[in-house]
Amino acid sequence: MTTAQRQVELRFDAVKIDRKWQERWERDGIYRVEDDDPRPKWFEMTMYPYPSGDLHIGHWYAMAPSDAHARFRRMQGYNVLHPIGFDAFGLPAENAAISRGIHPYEWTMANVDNMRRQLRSLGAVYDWDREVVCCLPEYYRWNQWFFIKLYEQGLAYRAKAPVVWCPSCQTVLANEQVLNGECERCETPITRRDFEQWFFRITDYADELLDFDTLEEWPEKILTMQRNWIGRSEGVDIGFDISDYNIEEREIRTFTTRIDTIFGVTFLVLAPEHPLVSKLTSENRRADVEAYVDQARAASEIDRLSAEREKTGVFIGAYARNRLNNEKVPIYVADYVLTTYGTGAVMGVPAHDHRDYDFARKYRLPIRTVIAPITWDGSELGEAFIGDGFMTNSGAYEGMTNEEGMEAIAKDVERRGWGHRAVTYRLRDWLISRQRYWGTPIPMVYCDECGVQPVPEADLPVLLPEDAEFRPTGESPLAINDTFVNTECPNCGGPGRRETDTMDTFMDSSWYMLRYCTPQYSGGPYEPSVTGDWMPVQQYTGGAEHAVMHLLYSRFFIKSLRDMGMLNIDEPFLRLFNQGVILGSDHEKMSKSRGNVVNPDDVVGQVGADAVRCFLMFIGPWDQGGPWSDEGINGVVRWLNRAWSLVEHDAAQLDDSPSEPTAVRDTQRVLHQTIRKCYEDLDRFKFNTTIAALMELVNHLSQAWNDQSVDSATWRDCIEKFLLMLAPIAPHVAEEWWERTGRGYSIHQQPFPTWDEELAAGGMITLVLQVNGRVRDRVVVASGVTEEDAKWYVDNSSRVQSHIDGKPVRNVVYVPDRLVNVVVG
RNA sequence: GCCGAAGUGGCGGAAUGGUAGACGCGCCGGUCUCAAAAACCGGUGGGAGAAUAUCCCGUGUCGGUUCGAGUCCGACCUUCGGCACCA
Repeated sequence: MTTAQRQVELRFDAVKIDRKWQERWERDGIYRVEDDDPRPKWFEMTMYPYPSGDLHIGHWYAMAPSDAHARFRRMQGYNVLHPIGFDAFGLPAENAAISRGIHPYEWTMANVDNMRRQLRSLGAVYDWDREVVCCLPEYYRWNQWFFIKLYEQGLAYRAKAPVVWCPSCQTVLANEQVLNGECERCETPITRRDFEQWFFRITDYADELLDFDTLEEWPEKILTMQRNWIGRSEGVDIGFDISDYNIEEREIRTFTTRIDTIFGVTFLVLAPEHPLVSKLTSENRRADVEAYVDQARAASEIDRLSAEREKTGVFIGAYARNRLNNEKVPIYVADYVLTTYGTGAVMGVPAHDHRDYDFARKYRLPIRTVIAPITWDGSELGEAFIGDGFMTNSGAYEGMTNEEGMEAIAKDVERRGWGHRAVTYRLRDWLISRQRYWGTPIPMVYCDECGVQPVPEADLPVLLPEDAEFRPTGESPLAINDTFVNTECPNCGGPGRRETDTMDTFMDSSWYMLRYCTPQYSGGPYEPSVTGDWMPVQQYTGGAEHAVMHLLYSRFFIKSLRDMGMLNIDEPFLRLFNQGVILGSDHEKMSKSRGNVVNPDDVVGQVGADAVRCFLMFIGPWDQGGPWSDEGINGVVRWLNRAWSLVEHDAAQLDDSPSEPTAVRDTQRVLHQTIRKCYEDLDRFKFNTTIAALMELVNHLSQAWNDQSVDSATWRDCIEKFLLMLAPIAPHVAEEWWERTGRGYSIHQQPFPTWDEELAAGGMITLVLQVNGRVRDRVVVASGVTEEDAKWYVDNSSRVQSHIDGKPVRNVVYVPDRLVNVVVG
C-alpha cells in the first residue's frame, strides 16, 4: 500500500453535475447533428477506438482534447459532426474466444457496451445516433460490396504471398504472436509459407499518393514518413544474360538506381524467394542453397534488412553475363535482398554500395572501383564510395562524370534492348487476406468449372457463421466450418467453395468516415449527396502510429472510389493532428505489468469529468504527450475551486461605476488578451497554454475582487466571457455555472467570445536595455514607447553606461516595445 | 539497422531570432487552528555575496551564423514512436 495521495477536494459536487447535464443534453438532443442545418459544415473526427474492454486514460487523452476542439468549432458557428464508433473486428476478440471460450461477437459487443458507457462520461458532443460498429453485418456487408467493386476494376487480385507459419500448430501467426522467432503458444521456431492471398493494387496510386498538395495542414513528419514509406526510386531495370542455361528465362532482371556503376558489378544476388534460385542452382550446390533458403524464410524482414547484421549468402553454382563488358559474374542467394522490392535481384557493386561491400569482403569477391573520387590515387578504398566522381574502368564511358555516365548508359541500354528506365517503389500492394474468423469474409467463391467468382450483390452480406469452432491451435474457424465453406457457384450453380480468409481490419477504417455521414443508409455504403456535403473530413486527429498504414490505405481507398465515380473528392482527411502518448506517473509507458495504469472511471468518480479533461489538456502540448500525475491534477482542481468562488461572488456588491478607471482598464485588457490567446490557441490545439491563460485570468479576477477594483458591469462581463471560454474544455461545470449565474440554457449553443484589439492593447511593458546582447537594465514604460525615448533611457541608465564604459558605440539595435541593444567595442 | 520525433529548474512545461523558466506541481516560510488538513499570503534555476546591491554560470554535447540563439545551420550523444498480420 502506497501512502495515500493528498487529494484536494472539490468545493462542488462534480459527479452530480456531470450526471445532471449529461442526462439533460441527451434528453434535449442538443448534440444531434442535422444534415440540412444551414450553418457551414465542419466534419471533425478522432480515430475510433478498438473495443478492448475498458476505456483507458489513453482513450481520454485522445478523445477529450478533440472534443474540446470540436466544441470550439461549434461555438465558432459551424455545424459540427464529431462522431464516434468502434473498430470492432480484430485479433484480440479471437484470442479471447480461444482462451476463454467466449464467442468473439459476445466479447466484442460486451466491450462496446461498457465503452459506450465510459465514453458518455466524457461529456462529449457525440451524436450516438451516428455510431458505427464495423463488426455488424450492416457495416461489413459494404466492405464486401467495396471488395467486389475493386475486383471488378482490377484493383483486387490474388497472388502468392508468404505468411508466418507455426509448423507445430499448423497455423498462420500474426507478427505479434511471434516472440524471438518462436510461436508464442508452443515456442516452436516459426517459418514462412506461401499462400494464395488477396491484394489491393495500392501501388497503382503510388505517384498520386506522393502528391500532398491538397492536404492543408498535415504534420510535415507524417508527410515525410509517407514519402519514405512509398519510397519512389528512379533507375534502370537491366537484364543479365543467362542464356547458357537450358531454362525458359533468358536473363535475370535487376533494378538499380546506380546504372553508372554497372562496370563494377562483380556478382549478382537473388532473394531467397526468387523463382530462378531453384532453376539455376547447380546440383553440387543444391543442398547448401536449400538449407540457406529455409533458414532465410524464418528470419524477420527487420533482421534481414539490418545493416548491422553480418551479411550472409551462398553461391548457387551459376553465372550470369554482364552485357556491357561481357564478364561472367557469380550468382549468390542472400537474405538482404527482398523479393518484395524491385525485381528481387540486385547487381552487386561492392565498390559503391555498403551492403555489397560487406558481402564482397566476406566472400572474397573482387571489388572494382568504377567511380573515382576526385582526389583518388588509384589505391583500393577502405569502404564503399557512394558519392559522385568520374567514370573509370568503364569502357566507352571512361572519364565522364558519373551523372553523365548514368544518362549515357541508360540510353545505350534502352537502345540495345538490354533494359529500360524504370521507377520502383518501396510501397507494396496491400495484402488484405487474413486467415482468421473475426473479420469481414471475403465474398468470393471458387468453382472447379468457373474459377474464382464474386458473390452477387444480391447475396450480400456473406455472414460470419455463428457456430464457429475456436481451436487452441488457431486454425481458421472458417476453413473448418463445412456449412460455411460449401456453397453453390454463383455462375454455374454447381458446387463451390467459399473463400475462407477474412479482410484486414484496415479495410473497415479505410471508409468509416463515409458511413458516419449517413450511418443508417441501406441503399449503399453511404448516401452520396449527403456524404458529398460532409466530406472530406475537415480535421482528423489520432495517434502517429497510424502515420503510414491506415492513413495511406484510406487515402488510396478514397482515390479509388473517386475513380469509380462514387465520390468527388481526392483526399479523405484535409487536416491531420497527431496527439502524443500519455505515460504513467513514472514517465514510463502505461502497462499492467508496470502497475502504472490510470483508470479514468476512478478519477472521474472522484473529481468529475471536467477536472480530468482539463488536466489532460494541461499536462503539455497535445502532440507531445506526457506523464499522468496524481498530484498535478490537484492544481486543476484548485483552479476550478477558485473559479467557482469567483462565479459565486455577488456582482451587486461591487460599485456600479468604476472608482479606479485604470484598474478597470487593466482588467478589460487582461480579459481581451485572454480571449485572443484562447481563441488562437484552441484553434491550433494548444490546450495547455489555453488553460494557463484561463488560470491567469482567474488569478487576476481573484485579485481584482479582493481589491474591489472593478465595477459590477465589468465583473459580469468577465465572468460571462470566462464561462464561455471554459465551455469547450470543461462543458459540465461551464453549463452549471452558466445556469447558476442566471444565464439561459444552453451555454453550448452560445458563440465563442470575440476580443477587441483596442481593449487588448496598451498597458505597461518592460523595456530591456542591453549592451552587446546582455541585459544590463530594465525600465517599465507605457507600451508604444518611441525609439527616441527608448534611447533616452539608455543614455540615462547608469548600469548601461557603466557597461559601455566609454567604449565607442558601433551600433544601436531597437526592437519596438521590447529592447534596445547597444553594440560597443 | 532503416524511417520519424524529442532533449529547458526537484517535476510537467512556457517562450513571432529579442527579459529563459509563463502557468501548474512539489518544496520552504507565514496567516488561521488546541493541532493537523484545507484555504489564503509570500518565496523558490545554480554559484559568489551581509544584501531584495552587484557580478558570473545556465535550455543534452561540441562547433558555426547573428548586434542578439532554447529557437537557425553542421556533427555527435541519449530517449521515444513506426517498420507492412496488434490496432
